[in-house]
Amino acid sequence: MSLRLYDTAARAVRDFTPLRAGQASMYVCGLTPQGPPHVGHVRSALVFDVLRRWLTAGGLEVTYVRNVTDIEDKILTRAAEHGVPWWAWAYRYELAVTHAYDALGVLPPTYEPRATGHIPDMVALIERLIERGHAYAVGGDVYFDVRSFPGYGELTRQTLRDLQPAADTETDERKRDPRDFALWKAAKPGEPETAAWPTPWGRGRPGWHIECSAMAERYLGAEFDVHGGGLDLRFPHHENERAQSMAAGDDFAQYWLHHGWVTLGGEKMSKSLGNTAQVDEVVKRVRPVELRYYLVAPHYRSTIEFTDAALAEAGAAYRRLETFVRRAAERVGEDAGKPELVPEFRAALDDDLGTPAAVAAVHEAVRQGNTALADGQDDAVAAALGSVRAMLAVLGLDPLDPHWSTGGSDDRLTEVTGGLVGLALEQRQAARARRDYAAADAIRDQLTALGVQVEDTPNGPRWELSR
RNA sequence: GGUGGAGUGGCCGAGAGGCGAGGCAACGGCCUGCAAAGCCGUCUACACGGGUUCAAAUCCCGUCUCCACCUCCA
Repeated sequence: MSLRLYDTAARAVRDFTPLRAGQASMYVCGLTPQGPPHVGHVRSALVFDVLRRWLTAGGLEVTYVRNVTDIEDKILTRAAEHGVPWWAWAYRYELAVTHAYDALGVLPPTYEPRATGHIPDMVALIERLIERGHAYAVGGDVYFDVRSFPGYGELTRQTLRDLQPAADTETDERKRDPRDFALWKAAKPGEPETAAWPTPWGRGRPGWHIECSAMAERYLGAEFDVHGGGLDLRFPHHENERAQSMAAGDDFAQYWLHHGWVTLGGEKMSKSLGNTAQVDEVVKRVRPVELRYYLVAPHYRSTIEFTDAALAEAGAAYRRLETFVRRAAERVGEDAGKPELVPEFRAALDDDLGTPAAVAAVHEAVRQGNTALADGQDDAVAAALGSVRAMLAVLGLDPLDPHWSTGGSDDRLTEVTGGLVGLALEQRQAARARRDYAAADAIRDQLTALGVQVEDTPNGPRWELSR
């Protein structure tokens, strides 16, 4: 496989060569669960889900770690506002996020560690940084000394001189340099007892970036292949993570991947702007698989403007693929054909995960399949079906994947319904046979009104529930 | 102030010196009793002004507009 990925640190597309042959390791910054997830949040998970699937399809054994930062200022603030324990607040939304991911077919990572479960790892890492002269404790806080690490700013091409000072604490006068950031924050009066842990510097809680450095090292080691997240995480989060880990002696990430925004009204979707589209709301209007297509089809580094029209178009485009798969499967069987990825599809994904061209390749295969279907060439239908399903599976969009089945329906009820529709269609065929088209159309109209879509194919009528 | 990204046909959305991505919509045709689905075709675009080149959406210079990060952020 000749995968190439755009590396933020190099500002260029680079050949992807894993550190360990046959394996790949990924660390992705997951969410800080402080509210219900919106469409932008799930794009992140989706982007890396596709990368993970593609690495796996390429024969690599992927270890994929995506964290949950379940202790953080905003969680404490919002939980307090609502009179709920912070840990209950974080967990509530962690569950909501997991539910949203699952609805969109995001495969679970290899492991999903929580920050609160890794306090000793963070403390150990901070001690290492102090020993090496890259961090200092002041009155219960511990800061990273940015001037002690020459590589600071390399990831995002920032020069210390031009940076505005970090404002992660109000105690700037304690810092050696205003750009120094907190590794550990001393417990303050009024903060919940449950939000503080004992350390050599006193009770307190972690700064924002240390958890990722600690958890990445614990599960992936001192060096790993890919580190991913949203564009906004480049600075300060990833810059700081990198500084901490490298100053502590780790090689850390080999490739830094950052994905673009979902915008609404031209601006980044965000809670503070109030321009969010919550996943649970959107999924009431379109099927989750259609939302997935919408988010996966554009290139991961592009901005996507979220509009109802664009979402509807994505749904229509997906239904074209889906219709072929269903019709072909009815004709030649679900598992007919070989799961072959067409070369254009491979080349597209190898080129920095070029899903747009990959999706175009799927559409082309569907076009050929539809022609075969119309011509009654079952071998060609089977070949197209196998290929299309395999490609869609890489994108997590195979319509026949059990994940997307509506579920919860009564099998017996389904059976009876199928029989009844079949009965109606027999009546219609009989009417058509005697050229009584008024009667035939009346039956079709009644079925349509009930939500049953009827279409005549060279192999007789077929039906499905309208969407 | 520093750093980075974007402006593409009716719409979404790729591409990044020369062979018209793909989809949606519309229109025409084929198929159909009529539809539906499908197939074929039509609609030749790259913010603006200069420049380089045989050739520029793609490279260079300038201008405008928008977005993002430097504060929590996917």
